[in-house]
Amino acid sequence: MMFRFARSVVIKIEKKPSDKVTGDKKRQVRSDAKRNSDALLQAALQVFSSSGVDAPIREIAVKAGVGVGTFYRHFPKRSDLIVAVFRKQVDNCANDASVFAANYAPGEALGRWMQRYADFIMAKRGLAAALYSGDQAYCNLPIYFDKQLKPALQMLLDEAVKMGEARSGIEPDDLLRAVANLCMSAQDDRIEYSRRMVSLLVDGVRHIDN
Amino acid sequence: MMFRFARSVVIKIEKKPSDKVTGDKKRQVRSDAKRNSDALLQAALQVFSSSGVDAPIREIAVKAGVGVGTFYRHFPKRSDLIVAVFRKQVDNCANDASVFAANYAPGEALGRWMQRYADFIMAKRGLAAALYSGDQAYCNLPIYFDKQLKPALQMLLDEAVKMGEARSGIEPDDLLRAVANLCMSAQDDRIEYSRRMVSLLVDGVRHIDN
DNA sequence: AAATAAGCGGAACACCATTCCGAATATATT
DNA sequence: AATATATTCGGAATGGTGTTCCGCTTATTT
Repeated sequence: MMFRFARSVVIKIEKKPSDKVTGDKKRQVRSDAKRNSDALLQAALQVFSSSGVDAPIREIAVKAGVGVGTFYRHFPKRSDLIVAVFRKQVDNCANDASVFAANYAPGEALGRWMQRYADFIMAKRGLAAALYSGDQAYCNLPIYFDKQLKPALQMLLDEAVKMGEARSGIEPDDLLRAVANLCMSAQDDRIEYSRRMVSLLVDGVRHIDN
Repeated sequence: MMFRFARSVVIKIEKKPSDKVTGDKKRQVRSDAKRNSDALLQAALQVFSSSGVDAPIREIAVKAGVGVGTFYRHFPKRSDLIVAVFRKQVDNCANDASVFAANYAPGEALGRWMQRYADFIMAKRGLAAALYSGDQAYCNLPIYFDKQLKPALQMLLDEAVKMGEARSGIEPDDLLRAVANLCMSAQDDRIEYSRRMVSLLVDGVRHIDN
C-alpha cells in the first residue's frame, strides 16, 4: 500500500548501476511492445465499458490479441491499467476542449464541452467505485483530474467571457464539481435528466444580466 | 453487460417470522441457527472495519467459529452480508437518536447524534464503494438509509425546536446530506476536520437569530 | 427415546490474478 | 546480410478466493 512508492524508487535506482548521464545509447522501445501496450489500453477501454472494471484480465488480453504475460509486463498491477485508462479518458476529454474551441463559437464550444464532460462522468460508473474505495493506488487520480480539466475549462470560459458569450466570475472548479455531483449517480434511465440539468447550468453561465 | 432496469422495492419485502397468524405447523428456527447468524453478522462487522469489505469470506467464517457452508446458508450472496451489516449499522444509528433524546436536553441530544451520524459516515468507507458501484444488490440501501435516519433526525429536530433550542425550518434531508458530503471523503487524518465542520453546522442549527 | 427435518462443516470445484521462464523476435553491430 | 543480444512474448503453473455439494450432526417434536 503505502510502500509502493518507496519500492518503485528503489527499483529505479537499481536500474542505474553505472553513471551514463550523457549520450544515451539505450535501445529505443521495441515497436511490437508499443503496439501491444496500445492494443491493451484500447481493449481495456472497450471491455471496461461493456463489462465493468472487474472484468477478467484474460478477457482484455484476448481482445487485445496478446497473452496474459504480456499484459502484466505492461501493467504490473491491475490498478495500473485502471489508472491508465482513466487518465487516457481524462486526456481525451481535456483535449476536446481545444477541438471544440477551434470549431465553434466560444459560447457554443463551452456548452458542447460541458455536455461532453458530463457524458464522461456518467460513463465512468465503475471507476467511481475505485475512486471512493480509499485504495492508495487511486488517490492521485482526482489530482490529475483537476490538473487536466481545470485549465481546459478555464480556457473555454475565458474565451467565452472575452467574446461576451458568458458571464464572468465563474470558477471552473465549481462548475466541474457541480456537473460531477449532478451526473455522478445517474442511472441509465436518468441520463436525459442529467443532460437537461447540465444544459440548464450552462444556460446560466451563458446568460449575462445587465 | 449488466442491465439494470428499475426493479422495485417489492423484491426486498421479507417474510415476517414473528407473525405466526396462520396455523403453520412449521418448526421454529433452530436456536443454533440464529446464534450462528448473529455471530456471523458480528464477526463481519469487525472484519469489515479492520480489513475492508473485500475481506475473504473464510476469515469471517473462522472468526464466527463456523464453516463456510454455514455462512452461505445464511447469506447466499456476499452482497447479502454487506447489505445486512449496513442495515444493522443504520439501525443502530437511528436507534441512538432515541437513546440520546432520553438522556440529554434536546439541543445537546441533537448535537451528539449528528456527531454520531458523522462517525458512522466516516467509518463506512468501504461500503461507500459498494454504494457507488452501481450494483443492483445495493441500489436499495440509500432508500433504507433515508427511511430510517430521516425520521430519527426529524424527531430530534422537532424536540429541539419545541424547546427553543434550535431554529425551525431545517430539513432533515438537507442536514443528512450535508454531513454526508462533509465527511464522505474524510481520510484518517481529516477526521478532526470533519468533526469541527459538523460541529459548526450544528451550532448553526442551534443558533436562533431574533 | 426415537424420528426427522433443519442445520453444519469442510472438501471439492471453478474462476481469477499474478508469476515464471523457455521461446520468439526486434534492434544494434559487424 | 548475418550475427549477437537485449527485450518481449505466451501460456502453463501457482496460489488464493467465492461458491456448491453432500454426508454427518443436532435441535426439536412426538
